[in-house]
Amino acid sequence: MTLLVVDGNSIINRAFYGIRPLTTKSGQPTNAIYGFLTMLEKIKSETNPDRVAIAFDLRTPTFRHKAYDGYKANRKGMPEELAAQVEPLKKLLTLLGYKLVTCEGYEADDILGTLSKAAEDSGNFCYIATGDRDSLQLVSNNVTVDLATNKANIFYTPSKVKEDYGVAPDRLIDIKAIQGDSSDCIPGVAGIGPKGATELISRFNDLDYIYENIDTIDIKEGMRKKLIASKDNAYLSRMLGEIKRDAPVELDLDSYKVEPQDREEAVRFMGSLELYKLIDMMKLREPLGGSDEKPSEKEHISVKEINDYSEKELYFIPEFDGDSLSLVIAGDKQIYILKEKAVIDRLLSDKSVGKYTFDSKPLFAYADKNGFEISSLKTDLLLGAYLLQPSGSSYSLDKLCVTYGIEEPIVDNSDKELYASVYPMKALCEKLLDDIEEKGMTSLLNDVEIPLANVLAKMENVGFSVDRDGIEAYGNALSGQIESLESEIYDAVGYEFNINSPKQLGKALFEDLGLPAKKKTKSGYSTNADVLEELRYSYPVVDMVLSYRALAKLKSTYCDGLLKVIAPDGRIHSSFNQTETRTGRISSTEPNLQNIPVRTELGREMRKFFTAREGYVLIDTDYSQIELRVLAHISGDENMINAFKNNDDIHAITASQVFNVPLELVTPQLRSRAKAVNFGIVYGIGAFSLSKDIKVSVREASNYIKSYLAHYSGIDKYMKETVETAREKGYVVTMFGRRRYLPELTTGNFNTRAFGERVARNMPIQGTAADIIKIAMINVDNRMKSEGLSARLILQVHDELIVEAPAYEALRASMILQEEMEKAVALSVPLVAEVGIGETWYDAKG
DNA sequence: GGTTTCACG
DNA sequence: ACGTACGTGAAACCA
Repeated sequence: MTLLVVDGNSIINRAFYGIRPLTTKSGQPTNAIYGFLTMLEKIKSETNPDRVAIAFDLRTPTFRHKAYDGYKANRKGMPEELAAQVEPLKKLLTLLGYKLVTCEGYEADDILGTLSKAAEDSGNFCYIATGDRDSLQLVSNNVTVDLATNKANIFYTPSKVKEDYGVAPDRLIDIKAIQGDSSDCIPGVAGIGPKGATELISRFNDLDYIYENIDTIDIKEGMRKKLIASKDNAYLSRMLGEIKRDAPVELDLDSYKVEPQDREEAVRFMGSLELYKLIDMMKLREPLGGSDEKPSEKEHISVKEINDYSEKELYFIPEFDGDSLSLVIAGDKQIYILKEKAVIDRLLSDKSVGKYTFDSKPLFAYADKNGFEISSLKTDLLLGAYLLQPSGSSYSLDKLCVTYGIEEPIVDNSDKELYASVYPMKALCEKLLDDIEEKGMTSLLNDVEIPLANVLAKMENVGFSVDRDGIEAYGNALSGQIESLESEIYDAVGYEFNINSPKQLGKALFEDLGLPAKKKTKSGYSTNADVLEELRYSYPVVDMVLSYRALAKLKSTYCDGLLKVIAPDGRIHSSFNQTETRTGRISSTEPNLQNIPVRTELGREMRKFFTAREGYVLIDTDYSQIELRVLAHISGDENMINAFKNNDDIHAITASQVFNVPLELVTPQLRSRAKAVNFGIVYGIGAFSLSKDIKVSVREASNYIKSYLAHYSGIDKYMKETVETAREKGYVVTMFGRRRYLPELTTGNFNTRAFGERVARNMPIQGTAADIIKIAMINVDNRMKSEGLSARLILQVHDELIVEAPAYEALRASMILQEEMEKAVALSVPLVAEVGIGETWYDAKG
């Protein structure tokens, strides 16, 4: 028989500090729970125990409570975020059938000692899972400690202990008696550390022998004096360090059998903690194996292929195999598979058939490629799930079923797990749409996100034409310059190294060349542009490195990167992700076309290779100051509203007000500082960062902010109210009701909370701007179609839209684009869009 | 897989 | 006393 004893307190600590913070949307921290269970699963798979005991200290001190036990008085308590996870974890472990062991007057350590002894005494085998090296003293031929470290788990057997510590396991307490342990308040012998202690014990074996022969043993006089002086402490330390093995806990190992799990309740509870990944990992949703389990009460359904479908409501997901599409349909007591293309196309375009799906964009793309439109798409659960939880990492029907407590059936004749979660789609739609309605996001879903999915699908299909030869030639030119910079840098440093390695570069610059290092990162010197910029004029080599970096970035990310993704049609088809950002923006991947260089002339050249096809032009329209205009509107600040109404230069006006100079005396420098303040305000600003950005003292920056908020008192008021409301409700909203939850605001960590507050100030602004351009995109797309133009939207870059149009449509298309962008919504300030037309992106912009 | 850096709005 | 502006994605290095 094999017993596994888990040191609950130690493992939950490891889990807490080893896993990045996670919380539910309501702010309950869960990282330690998640980490604990994944570690437990791993340990179980490595040790294969048939009895499991999980030991906990009886009390869990937090920072707020006074430490509870004399000799551990200065041991730090648990942070609140961890303490809040202990009870939920215990409950979950109980639901999973584990026996928890605590004992008045004894610590978890002592329970490990006691149970391992019980196993040993009855001739059984015991594993101890802990992160605490103190337990190594318990190791014997029948007791192995599975030590969880930051890297791997180490199994300590007697020979492994000997190898690492040079003594047998039961001698470790004697070493500790001399060495002490400040974190446990064990004094040890003053002046002797780990090295001395280990040497003494490996030579003389134990503390008693040393003190019995203290006058005669062959050691240095200094050491003899120290030992004599601390004799009492040494014995006290041995007593404190020795783990007790006589705690009054249940010693009958049979009582540590793992009980049957209450899976349903465990899944529900884990669902409420939003630990969906764990539910899958622990296979809690799969049918139970073994004959002694009670038969599942889940519904059984089967999968059937059909050739036609006549209902008027279609709950389904699309399955793509290359270009061919089949539908997986939730039917009555059945899952249907429909593969007939003609039938599918007819159903999708039939206005009288209401369609409910999960992830509509590929469906819209399919319809676009096949020359028809999807009609009556009633909902998209993916987009709904995103609106309800924009901070989620991924979305699936499976998770939605857990969220809404919907039972998935057992699917008999299929190997696809997915089908089980398609089956309850109708119930899911009802619950999710109610939820959306209750939260005021129905219009956002139906009138913005779903129609936008169609627009994005078409943009992906059209793609952006590029000049492959141009990119290649540009890349070759860069290569030449990169090579010569490389050798100049090697000459300056004195040897060859990998300039792309921050580690090697840091060593070269700050150690071997002795340049003054400014910042540090976790792993060494920071070599980022901020740091190097300050050194570039004093040290030519730094200037070369900066140039090298700029060129290397252009070559690898943009030249090589883009060449890899040019499709056979000579165009680049980026993917636009609609459920990625926490603010409501869309993102672009494979490749990212939203970060093509523009700020430096060299980088901007890249845009000359983004072209319109033969006979076409590009129309590039971008919103002027959309975020500040949104801020003016939602804050209602009269001063800023008037500035925009007068069509003033907002940064100059701001400069004049903040720096208290007449408008005509605002210098370019003052204007640029005011611009930075305007940006900073939108981001949630801090004096320190502003001062760094515009290179003034922190005091000065702080004065600018004060003056700004005094002149734009409406903004000041709005910012304060937004944070306050966010704290009360737990989320912030955009003008159109899009939400972002902010569990950060309720945490005890200062930095985390400060971050939450900045986000609370920023998200309604960034998010409203995102909503606005989404509306504009839908309207532009509709207008192009209704007016019979061939012009097509091909790209969105947050405040900028790009249309490819036949040259003869250029004027009309650009009018439509500008008009739809400017009138997408009516604010208390005008929205202004600026238009450019050209044959390349470079020419069309500005 | 995490870290660092840097491209964009 | 603390660390320092919001939102993204890709490439390269390194353990």
